[in-house]
Amino acid sequence: MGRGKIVIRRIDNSTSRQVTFSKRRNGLLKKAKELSILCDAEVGLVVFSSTGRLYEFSSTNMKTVIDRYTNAKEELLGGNATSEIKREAASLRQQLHNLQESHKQLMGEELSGLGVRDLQGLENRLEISLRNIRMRKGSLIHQENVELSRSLNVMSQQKLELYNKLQACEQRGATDANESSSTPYSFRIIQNTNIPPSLEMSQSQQKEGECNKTDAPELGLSDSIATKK
Amino acid sequence: MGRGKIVIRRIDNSTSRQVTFSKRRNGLLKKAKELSILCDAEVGLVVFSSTGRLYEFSSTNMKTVIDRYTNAKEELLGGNATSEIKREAASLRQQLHNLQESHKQLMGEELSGLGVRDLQGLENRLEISLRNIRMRKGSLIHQENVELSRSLNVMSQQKLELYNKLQACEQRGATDANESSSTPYSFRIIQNTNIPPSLEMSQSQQKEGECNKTDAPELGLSDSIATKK
DNA sequence: AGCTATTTATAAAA
DNA sequence: TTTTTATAAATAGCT
Repeated sequence: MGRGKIVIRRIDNSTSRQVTFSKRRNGLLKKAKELSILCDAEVGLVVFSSTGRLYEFSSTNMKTVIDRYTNAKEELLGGNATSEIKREAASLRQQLHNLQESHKQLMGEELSGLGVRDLQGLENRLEISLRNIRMRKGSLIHQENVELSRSLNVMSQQKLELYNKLQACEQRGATDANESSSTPYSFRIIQNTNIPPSLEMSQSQQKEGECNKTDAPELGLSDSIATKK
Repeated sequence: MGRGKIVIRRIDNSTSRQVTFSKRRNGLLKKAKELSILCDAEVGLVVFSSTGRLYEFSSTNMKTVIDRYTNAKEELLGGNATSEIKREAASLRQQLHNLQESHKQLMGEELSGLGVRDLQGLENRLEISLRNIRMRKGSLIHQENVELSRSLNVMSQQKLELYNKLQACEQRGATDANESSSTPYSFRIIQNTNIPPSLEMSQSQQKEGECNKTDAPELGLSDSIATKK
């Protein structure tokens, strides 16, 4: 229907393809609309141009049309993407439910419905679990103790050095200073602490400081003792 | 394009509406196809007749077209039914994952990453759980014992009656029967069984039978002893 | 379903 | 793009 007859094949000339697309697209949309009105039909039309632009017509609502289409189809073709994910969701719900049930039993709730054998099994599993947890806790606490002991050890060293320097300092300026030597701090506490023998003394190399220049020990827990200075 | 001009409104005459639908539907499908070929466009067309019949054309694959359409749309319109259920699935997956983690911890696995306090909490919860389970198990076992004792008690009564009847029977027909009285069955066993004092003796009323008519006791466990008769 | 007079759609050109 | 215009296609009203 034009100045000349054409064959239906891809139009090579990009410009005339574009023009034809514009004209025929409008025609198609118009005819889709006319069909839906004249014949009381539900029509959905989607067109993507070669450049990716979207044009659409739907007599009612595109979502409605698509839903009706997929419903009509999945009776014939079975699962599409939506029903696939619905199945997955159902499966997940089921798994979650089962796990929740099991979880409640492990927590000692909802025990009705279990026989003596089930309960015994549950008890055994919990006992094993408790053993593991206590073992883990024990090793954690031990490790913590090791760290603490190490810290104390380092501190003890630092204090000893400070004490020695202080004495040296006092002897040098002999006459005026004679009160600070009277308090040996909490030196005894550190001596009494039982330090595990397996400690490697990874001592941070400490630079020699002057007697009046006192670096704060860099360990976190040392605050409560060190800041008394 | 016909013998006369028409206005675009629903055709009242059902027959001509049907005819027009048939003609225009074919025209629309043809034009959709032509557009897709001529202009290298992706086209999806869905038509439901007023009677519910489905006609469709898609240049590639309807699912592809619909997916492309929904993708292009959900950037503008946000959630549709599919993305809704996808969100739900994601949430379910998350819940399931969390519960699995918690479950593993309750089972005493995967304890790394937990501090001493966490472990202590876990231990406490498991101890409570174990207490509940043991309580439940204990009451179940006790209940079972009560049932068993009751059964034994009933049986003991039945045997006593049978024994008495047997003796009466033997005394009546005194001369010829003198062997069956020599074996008092396992009477002693029942006498030794310690029966809980809290038992209500809900005795099933037993009709008097003849000495040669021996009803099988109706309790399940009595088979092994009673059938020895 | 066909037929065909007419209306529409649109190819080519501007 | 849109308009123009000649012409191909589609189709309304009949059979």
